[in-house]
Amino acid sequence: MSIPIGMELAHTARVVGRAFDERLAAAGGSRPTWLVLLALKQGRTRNQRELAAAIGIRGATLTHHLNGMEAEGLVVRRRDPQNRRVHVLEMTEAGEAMFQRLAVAAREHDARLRAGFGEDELAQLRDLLVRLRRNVDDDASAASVV
Amino acid sequence: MSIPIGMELAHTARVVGRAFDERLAAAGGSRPTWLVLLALKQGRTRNQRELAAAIGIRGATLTHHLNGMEAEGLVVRRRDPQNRRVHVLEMTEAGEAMFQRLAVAAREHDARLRAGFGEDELAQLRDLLVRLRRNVDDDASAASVV
DNA sequence: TATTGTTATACTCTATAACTATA
DNA sequence: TATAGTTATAGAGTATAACAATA
Repeated sequence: MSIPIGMELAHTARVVGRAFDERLAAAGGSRPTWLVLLALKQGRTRNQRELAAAIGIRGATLTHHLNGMEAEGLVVRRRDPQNRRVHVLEMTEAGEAMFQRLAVAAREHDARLRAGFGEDELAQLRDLLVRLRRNVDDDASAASVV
Repeated sequence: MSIPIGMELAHTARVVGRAFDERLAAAGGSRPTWLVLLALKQGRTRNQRELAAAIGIRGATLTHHLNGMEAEGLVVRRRDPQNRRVHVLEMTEAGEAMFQRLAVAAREHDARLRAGFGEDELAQLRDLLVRLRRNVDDDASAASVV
């Protein structure tokens, strides 16, 4: 019997994810920082609740990360005058700069990852991964930055 | 531009990994516990240093997990009379029972994951994952339980 | 001196529960 | 009452550095 596909997947994601984390760290960031900035840049979420869902974490966890990011000067939180319960998130100039650095790191990481892969193989890999996801999560179609 | 393959991989591994963790937790275990028991069962590592490397964690991290597993009565540590620096790990009966429960959970998880996949597709997926790994880690051929 | 493993400590990510403020 | 977000707290997994025991 060969290694279960779940272990193969987990092992690959671990190795690849660590390499990515190292790149992000070298650029001064981290995975959560990158995901938050990317989601903000895409502008498809209108409050923290939606943002947390897009990243796949809880609201309180997002608050935790935003505290750090605000302390670093990457984002600012303002109250929405229309609904003062809502925090409108804005990227600062430093946040923009960080986003650009992390985007470079992400592109380089992905280029390294794709080495030797044809477009057809990438498309097939994507398809297989989506199907794995659907097999364990019927809500896999939910909005997500990833 | 489509979603980077690295993010696609990370997202899939996260969703699939959480589903697996839930199964292991329902069976009374966890990912580290499962990986340690599996590695012991395979018997391809002869000391903790090799065991930690096979699982992909540091020695001190393994010690941390073994402390918990020994407290749970799943394993015992004995000194090797041949080389008293080495701890020989043995699975207890409770450890064997836990291994069997987790193995069932792992098999069920994998069956769910493979639904709708042909053998050819699984083989191709494995091949693509191995290639991704090799692209970021030239030492990917190192001994590993995963 | 080198190796095996442990201890002490801390960091990151995540979570739940209780809370504040707004609606 | 319901919603948006925060605070307080905790737990899991991981790591590094310093250490003890042994070779």
